[in-house]
Amino acid sequence: MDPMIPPTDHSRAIFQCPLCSSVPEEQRDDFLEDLHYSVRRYEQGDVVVTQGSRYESLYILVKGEIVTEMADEKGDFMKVEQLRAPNPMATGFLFSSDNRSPVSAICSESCVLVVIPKENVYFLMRKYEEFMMAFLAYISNKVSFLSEKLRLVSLRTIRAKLAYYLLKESGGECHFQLKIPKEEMARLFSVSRPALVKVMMEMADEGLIGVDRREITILNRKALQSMF
Amino acid sequence: MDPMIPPTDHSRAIFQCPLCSSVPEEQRDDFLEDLHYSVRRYEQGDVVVTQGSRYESLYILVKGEIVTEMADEKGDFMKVEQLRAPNPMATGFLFSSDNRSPVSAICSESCVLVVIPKENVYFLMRKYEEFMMAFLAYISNKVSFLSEKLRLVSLRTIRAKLAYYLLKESGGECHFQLKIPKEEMARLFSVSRPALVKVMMEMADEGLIGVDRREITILNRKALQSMF
DNA sequence: AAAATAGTGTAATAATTATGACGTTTGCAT
DNA sequence: ATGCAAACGTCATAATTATTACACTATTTT
Repeated sequence: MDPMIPPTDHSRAIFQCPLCSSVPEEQRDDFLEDLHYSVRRYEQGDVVVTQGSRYESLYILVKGEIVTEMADEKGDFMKVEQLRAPNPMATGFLFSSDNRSPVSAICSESCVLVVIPKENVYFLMRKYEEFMMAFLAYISNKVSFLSEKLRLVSLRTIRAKLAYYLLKESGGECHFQLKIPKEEMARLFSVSRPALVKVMMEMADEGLIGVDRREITILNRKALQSMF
Repeated sequence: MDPMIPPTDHSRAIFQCPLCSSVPEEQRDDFLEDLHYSVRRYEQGDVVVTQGSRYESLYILVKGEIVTEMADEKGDFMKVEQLRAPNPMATGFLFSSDNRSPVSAICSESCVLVVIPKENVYFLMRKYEEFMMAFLAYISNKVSFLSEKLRLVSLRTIRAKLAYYLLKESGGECHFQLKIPKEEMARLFSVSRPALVKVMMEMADEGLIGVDRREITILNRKALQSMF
């Protein structure tokens, strides 16, 4: 449908993604010469990666949006994650020992992906230090993020989760705004919204926090800290 | 106390750790020459890394055992992880944007650590491809592990967690052994042991599974699959 | 201005889970 | 064989949370 797009269009586009944006301007021409890649186009609903298949390449989403879903075998899907261009896909799994994808990736609109073979990624990392460092930082950040979230979800009671979350969101301030609605908070905690609100109001009654919709005031930091 | 230990003793020891074991025999001498490191000894109870401080080096535990703990500010500690030699420490955080340690690391016996500055790690990774690949695999595996665990913990009911876990552990077989005691399973799920056992026995009563201590038989795979 | 909508707080009831205790079995060390 | 410790299965009770409603506000749409 678009037979004559010059390749540079999309190869240049990869420098907008967090992984490659680190490559200095003056090295980018060399980088592109060393880069082995193919460009793939998908339409809405197309499946980019199937659950259980192996990743042998780095996928960089340069245009469009992709959602990753986990199928339970009775035909229902659970949405896992949403990904907008420009961003790399599933970097966490490319290099893991069992590099089968635990999710399916499906385009929610028309997408363009740049696909780079694993071997070429190794090569690029060794030659371009900034690329390697960005890659490491990217994966490491994912580890941090997951660890954080895991700690939150692992806390046993809603009280503990809430105390932990509020202290974290407060950033040391005693007054701040919640960034997400209660509904979403409840999902983040893996609990029901009414239960979450109830606990929140209990804590307000006890004088630990002040609550007015999204406005939160930390009234007793120590007590919150002793809660998890 | 041990003033004359030849340096090779501990630098050689690092090749036992999963990160460095990948370096081929014939490159190890070169590798050691390129390696900049210091050796640190700690006694039981010594704090190797303090919560909140920054990681600027790779720590490889070559002897002893370390536990990582999270302090809540009322003085209680929560054990996060246990680490035995030979193993690298907290590789996930070394390269992350905010590389402050979320935990404290404390020796539970006398320990020896090899400490390698971040810059030197970058250098080694670029020069020794196998080292880089091992490092990437190591972090990636951590991502996989955390993702898995997060999915497990995020399931709302014990039934769902148990169904998910059993199907995963079964590896497709209909008869298998649990690798860990129920106590540990309960901790993994973030639930109490009696509650876990109760649900397990309910599922047995319903004819979904067979349970005899650690011996598990999957009797109705479909029903389990429809549970999460 | 009226109506839809998203976000919020509340309550009663049912279901799930934690707690703390108890007796039993198993494997291991003596 | 004996004793011990770990792991197991069970139970009653208390606490926590889910579910399913309903009412209220602010914002946006019509």
